[in-house]
Amino acid sequence: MPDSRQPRRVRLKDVAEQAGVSVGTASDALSGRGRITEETRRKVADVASELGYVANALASGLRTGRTRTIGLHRQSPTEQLDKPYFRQFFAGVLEVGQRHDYDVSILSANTQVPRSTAPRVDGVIVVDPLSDDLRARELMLSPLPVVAGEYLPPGLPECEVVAVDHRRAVNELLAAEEERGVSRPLLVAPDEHSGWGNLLREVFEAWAADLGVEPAHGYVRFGGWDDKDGFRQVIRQLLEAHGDADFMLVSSPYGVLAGRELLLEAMPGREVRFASAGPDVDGVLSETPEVGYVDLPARALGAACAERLIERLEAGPAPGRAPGATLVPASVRLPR
Amino acid sequence: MPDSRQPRRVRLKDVAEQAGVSVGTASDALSGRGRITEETRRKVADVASELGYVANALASGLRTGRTRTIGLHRQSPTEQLDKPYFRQFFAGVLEVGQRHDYDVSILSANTQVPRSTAPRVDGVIVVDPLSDDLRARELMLSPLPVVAGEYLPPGLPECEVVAVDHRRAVNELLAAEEERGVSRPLLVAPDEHSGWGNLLREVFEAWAADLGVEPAHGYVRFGGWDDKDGFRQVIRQLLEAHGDADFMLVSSPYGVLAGRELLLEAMPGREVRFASAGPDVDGVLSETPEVGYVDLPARALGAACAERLIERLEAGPAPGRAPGATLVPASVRLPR
DNA sequence: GTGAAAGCGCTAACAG
DNA sequence: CTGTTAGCGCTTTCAC
Repeated sequence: MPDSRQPRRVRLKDVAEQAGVSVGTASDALSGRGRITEETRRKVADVASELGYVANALASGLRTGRTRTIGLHRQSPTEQLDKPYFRQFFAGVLEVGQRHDYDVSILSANTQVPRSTAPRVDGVIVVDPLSDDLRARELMLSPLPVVAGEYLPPGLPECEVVAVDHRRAVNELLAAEEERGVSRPLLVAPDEHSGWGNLLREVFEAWAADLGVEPAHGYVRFGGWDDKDGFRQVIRQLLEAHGDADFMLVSSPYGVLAGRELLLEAMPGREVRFASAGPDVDGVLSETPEVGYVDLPARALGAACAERLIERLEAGPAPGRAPGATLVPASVRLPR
Repeated sequence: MPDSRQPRRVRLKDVAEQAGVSVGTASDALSGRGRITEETRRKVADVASELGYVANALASGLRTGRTRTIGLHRQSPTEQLDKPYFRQFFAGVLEVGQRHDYDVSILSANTQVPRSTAPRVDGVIVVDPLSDDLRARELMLSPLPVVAGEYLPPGLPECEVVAVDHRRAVNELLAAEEERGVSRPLLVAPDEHSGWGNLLREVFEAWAADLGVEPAHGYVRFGGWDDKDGFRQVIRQLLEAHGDADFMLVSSPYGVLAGRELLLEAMPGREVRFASAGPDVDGVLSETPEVGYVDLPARALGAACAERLIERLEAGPAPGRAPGATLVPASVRLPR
């Protein structure tokens, strides 16, 4: 039963017959491939548009192995849709996808059950790869081309990486703090499952070493972006352990908020400057211009990932560009 | 060239050989179809999971005409991702899709160029169908099953409809206003391109007729949800034309905001009650408990659309449920 | 109950 | 330059 819900579509064969050529020729003519007279090409094209022919993507995909769809993977995508960062990243992917005529498919991220069917995509973008995300790992081990949107944490298979230039941005922020004088800097960042967290630590420590001061740090769970209570707990410990702390870099504006509240409520009299390595998407720092932050370009990052993936897909079986992350610049709001 | 980027996947043939059966039998065994010994079924299933077999969706899709992907259409989806309503709707679709093992594909909504290839989806959800959306019309005329997420405006082809029960919700809101006394009610709602706008007018007028009062209304562009200036202009005209107005129902909280500001700034002394037929997603009415509004269940609506579409898809070529919209209840915040 | 074979619509070889 | 042919991996008759 040929499925009556999908009534007869115009097939390439129909176009070919109508145009008086063979299917092979018609195929070549429409795809601009091969060695075809301008005249026959025109003829075929005319008939095709007249009949309203659109290629059956399944059939051509079966033959070529391409689907013109890219997949997007993120843990719990449904909830992530509420987060501005993911949403903007997604918008960037969508925009580029549309420009290149690719559909974008949110991959089913069910970690329990294996997919009943392989994803019908040509390649995948993994947003914020975490080393304990099993489905991300699975995708990266699969034969599909994968582009990671953010630095890879250790333990995950290699793949192409497109990331924000955190190094430059954070250093700019730190330089501004340095001018104000820092003698005991603290860092609160995502733990080792996150490539971003690792990078922040590296940059922070290099800067501290340069400055000749002794840093200390605390960990938060990646994705606990707006988990003020979580931040508060970690920050309290850190501040109590280091009574001489005078500056703290935190991975989220909500961390800054938590820290400042803590100081006000529980440690009156102590003076600590704060800065955020993450963007102030919700505007919670809009009234504290003395706090600097990095403005992560989520949309540009998503767009860059998509560009990179599509470029790679269209490049054919070639090995692709040399490894090493593609960097997307971030802007910084300097502290007043 | 069989595309070296997609190295050899395990094929059904491999499973069949390994299990010592034919491909046909293996296919039946895995799909739970046909007349197969429990023993062979087990055998095949074991081999399949051992080899890590996942069906090639393209191939099976080519044969069956199904892809286990549903499409989502909305004008300018990229910008819509920033709107809580669309986002929540999307989340609902995604959630149900995942539960039924369907991927969700955002359809390329480029209105200029026709798709180079037919969408690889089994069916489509059209969010907020508008009569002047050409791609929506195209989809609804295509052989694909379509579910509309909200009432259809006149002029669009028929299709299944899943909508919020605005009638009940708005009546509840109006009843509450009625108790406070209304003698001259005004309505500001989307124009005739929107099925929702049409319904609002119908309900509003029926209520006014019942009450024995004379209503009046103004139009806004659908989608101008947070366009305060647009609202302000329309509301000003309406209020100036109807000096005796004492109540106004507006389609968005931002409209309420605009109206109240206008009153305060330009028409001091006039007393008009406001209510919103749309949800207060951004919380702009949180400090005016005297303003009631309808709380549209975007996520539930998205989920219901997906359920309905998938149900229809799995039901086979049958005509499906009788026409008439499926309704999703909305809750109401009554005015204080 | 199971195997063999046809064919979904298309592209890519290979002839001519 | 263009027609013919052979599959891509799967499901689905139809024999046995």
